[in-house]
Amino acid sequence: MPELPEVETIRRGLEKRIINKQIKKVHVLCEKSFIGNAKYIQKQNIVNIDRRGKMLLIKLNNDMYMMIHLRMTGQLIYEGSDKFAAGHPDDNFYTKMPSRHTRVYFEFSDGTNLFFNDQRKFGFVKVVDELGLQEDKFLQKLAKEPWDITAEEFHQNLQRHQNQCIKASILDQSVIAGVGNIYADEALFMSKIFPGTITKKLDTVATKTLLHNIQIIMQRSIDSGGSTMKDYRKSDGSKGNYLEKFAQVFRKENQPCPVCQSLIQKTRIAGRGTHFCSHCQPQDR
DNA sequence: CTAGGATCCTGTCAGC
DNA sequence: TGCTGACAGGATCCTA
Repeated sequence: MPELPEVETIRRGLEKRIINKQIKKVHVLCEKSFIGNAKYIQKQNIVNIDRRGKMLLIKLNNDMYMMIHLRMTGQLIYEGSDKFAAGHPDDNFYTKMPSRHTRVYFEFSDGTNLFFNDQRKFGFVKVVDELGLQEDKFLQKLAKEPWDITAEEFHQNLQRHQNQCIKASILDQSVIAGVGNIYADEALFMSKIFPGTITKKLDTVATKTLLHNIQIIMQRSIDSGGSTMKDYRKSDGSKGNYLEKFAQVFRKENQPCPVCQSLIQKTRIAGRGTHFCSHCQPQDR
């Protein structure tokens, strides 16, 4: 999915466009994608939009909340006076809404619409009250944001998984919030740590560097609008994936490492496709 | 308790 | 062309 920077990009984009708008009607096209009762949010106004890790939290004026998680292929597209699309990048960014991947959409009283699309149906929109939000299992386990956690806390959290490889550990949302497959590979590359390194082998200096690089990479991505900007075009004008430009190693297998020119390798670690430079991120540490 | 693998679901792509 | 298996920017459940 969309990782923390993409969800933050969505949060900022929606904050500018749908605050104070009234939800006239909720259209549920796929039951699995909508949890809770739509009647609690219909006729309500959007008060604010928050984010915890990769979870979007939309508050309504009756103190109900919509929790939105995009998982692997979720995206949100707003069509109003302009079009704002972010999340999983695919042709939906350019096609007519609702599309075959639209699972839920919100019709606002001013005639504009917000579409929740999700090819694989892993994501969801969930309606909860204050208590439901407090008791949510995911949010309860979720660690602090990359900018709020201290190097000591991060190192301590990592020690709960000392025999697991470091890549699996930083993907664990109870260790640090918001890291996903792209930023895990990118941060480990930047930190010169082999993704398969057993977590307990990393000393406090190494984990401090890793945290610092996670912060840098995510901030850089947020500053440029997430890695999934709708309007990104290559210099020749063709549709381009921002990721191609942003990433140093992610999906760059068999291309030269930007630091040492060795070819980037792709393998499978922690059940996920993993990209690294065998020269810059040596296995034996 | 942890670690690793299967699983949810749809679509695309490489290789026969 | 048609089939098959692998894989995908995530998280949970199950097993040992």
